[in-house]
Amino acid sequence: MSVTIKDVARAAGVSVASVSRALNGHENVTGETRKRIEDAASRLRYMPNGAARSLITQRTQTIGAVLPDLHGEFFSELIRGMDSAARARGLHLLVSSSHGSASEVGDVLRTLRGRVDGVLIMSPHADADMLATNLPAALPTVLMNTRVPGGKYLSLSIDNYGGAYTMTQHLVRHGYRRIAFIGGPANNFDADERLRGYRDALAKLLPKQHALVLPGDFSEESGYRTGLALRDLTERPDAVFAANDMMAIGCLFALSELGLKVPDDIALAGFDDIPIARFVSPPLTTMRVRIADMGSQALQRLAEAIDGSTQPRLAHEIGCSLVVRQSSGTHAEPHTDTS
Amino acid sequence: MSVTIKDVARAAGVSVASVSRALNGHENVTGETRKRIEDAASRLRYMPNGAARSLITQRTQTIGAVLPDLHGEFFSELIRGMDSAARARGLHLLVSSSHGSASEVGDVLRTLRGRVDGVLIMSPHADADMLATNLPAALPTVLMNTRVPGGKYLSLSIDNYGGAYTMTQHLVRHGYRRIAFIGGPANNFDADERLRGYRDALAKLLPKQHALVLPGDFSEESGYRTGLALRDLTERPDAVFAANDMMAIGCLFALSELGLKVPDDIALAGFDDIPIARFVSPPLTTMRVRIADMGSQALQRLAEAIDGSTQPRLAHEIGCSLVVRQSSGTHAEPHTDTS
DNA sequence: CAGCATGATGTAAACGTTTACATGCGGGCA
DNA sequence: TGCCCGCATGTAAACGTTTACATCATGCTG
Repeated sequence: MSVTIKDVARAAGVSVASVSRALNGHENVTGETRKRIEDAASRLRYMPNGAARSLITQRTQTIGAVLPDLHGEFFSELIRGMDSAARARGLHLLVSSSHGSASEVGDVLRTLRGRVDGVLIMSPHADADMLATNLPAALPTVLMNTRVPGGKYLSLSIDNYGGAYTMTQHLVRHGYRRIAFIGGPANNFDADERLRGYRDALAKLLPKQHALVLPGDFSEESGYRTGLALRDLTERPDAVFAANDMMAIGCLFALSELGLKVPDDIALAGFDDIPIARFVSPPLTTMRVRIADMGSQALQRLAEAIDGSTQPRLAHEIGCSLVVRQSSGTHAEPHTDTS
Repeated sequence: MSVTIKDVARAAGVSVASVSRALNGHENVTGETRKRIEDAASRLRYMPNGAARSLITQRTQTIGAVLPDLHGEFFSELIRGMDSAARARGLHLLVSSSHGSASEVGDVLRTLRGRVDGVLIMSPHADADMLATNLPAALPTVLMNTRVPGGKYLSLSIDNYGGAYTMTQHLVRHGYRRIAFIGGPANNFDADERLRGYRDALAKLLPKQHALVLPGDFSEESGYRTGLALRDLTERPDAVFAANDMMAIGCLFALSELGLKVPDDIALAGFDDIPIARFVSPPLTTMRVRIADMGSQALQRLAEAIDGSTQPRLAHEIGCSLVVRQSSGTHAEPHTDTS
């Protein structure tokens, strides 16, 4: 077994209590003793056992992150944001991803009991019931991009609504009138909010035009199919706003197969600003979402909730910024931040 | 405080020992008692406290993953692979990323003491000294894409050498003769191995040609600069093999600015098969690396080392597959796997 | 019917910390 | 000089488990 606090105490010729006090920076220990203890500790390469400490302090210094089946940049950025905020506070990050159903999330939540001081949850499948039954009563929780009615939990979301509103407004301002929207999967929080932003902007800015919502599921494939289907519409839209970049890119390929020029024949916009967006041709106009910010802010709010230091606002949103590229045919203008 | 084993014992009218035995599936408990205990446990929503259990069993059921500052798909896939393998074995994953120096890695390694049963380390900065001083003596460890001489640690790498060899071979077979290589950052394991593969293949297959290694650091920007610099070469290469896709893409943009057609004037190949690779024009020929595989295999080997079940081979490599697209001007052929 | 083996259950120690409380020492004040 | 106060240090309990060992009942054997 490795070196424990007792070994250090013996080496320094003091009691374990003094070692604990000295190493945790308590005041009531003389400089001389403290030094002897610190010397002994570093000589023996002593590191306190986390489990033992957690057991008595009821703190694990660990945050659990329960995430859905995420890919690419989104996932990376999210973890990067959470990790940097965690490290800044001396917290560890326990990651559990790829959850496809509410019951899987529930399982994980239960196994987290006693291992974490709080959890960050992102899940399209989360619902109030599942959380109530599987979340240890007093465990601080922050929901990310996850809608659970009842206002019981702290939450943090991308400003999907504002972003979609801004994008629609941008297209309207540049003269587009028949703006179609390619939606996301059913019951998806992001997708629903983006659709709502599109609808509201349209209703407000072009009350005469009715919304044109085309089917999609966030996949490139679905964007492609929908793009091809544009051929058969009697009145073709002059702009297409896809609920995410992958669909916009799929749509772009479809349009080029149909011989339609973007943006001359039809403008195109996406949402997310994935790295590929600037590499397609023409480069894609889109909304940039600061995912790492969401991760780090979520962690920060969770940490505050754990400390009980401040009573943070229940819900908060992370702004997006409009990134204008050539696919929308609108001349360059500075990025616009929402929220 | 939440419900403990004592509460369950009281509710079921038995001792804590019986509860522990029943819930851990030991044999010596009658069906009747077991049932009573299980009922009480689920009625009270009892979940054992991980810290307490770890303290006594000396097992945390947790794996630490110490990673460098990673981005995009690579990072996502790696974690995905580790996470799925971990979950399959009932293990948790403690992630700590974005380490920029050996001392940072050392710090993290020390704070992991008593929190994990083993660690997965990927770090360009890792060296034998740092590991020796910061790694608790008997902590099972698997190194990923990290070269530490001495053969003390289990390790797992992408077959960078084989992949680069294969790619070079592919270009040679299709008639290219002056094949330049854009290198990666200094002291980078992946970059060095890829360079070595390129050199060896060239020496073997085209002994008359000498290698032409151009500077790069894995960034798109550096690929772009190097691409522009091709203009000034007296004898222009007929193919460029970049040590990663981002540089290949940067180079592609530079070439198009120079008015050079890919692949007609000059062929281009990359390494990694990042998602963008198929979206640039022309789509990029590259080596696909199965990163998720590396993550899950690393975790699996670590788990075996922890169990002591098998004595796994010290080093192992994950193969790559050649993905031929239009940028190399070579007609389509089936994917070729290395290793 | 007595004694013993077997197997279920209980008791208590142990894991490595932190911390409330006890102890004892030195110095300041009367 | 004697007392008390404050402060450094030590002692031991507590955290929630697992598990070696003790105990006890039961049924079988001789």
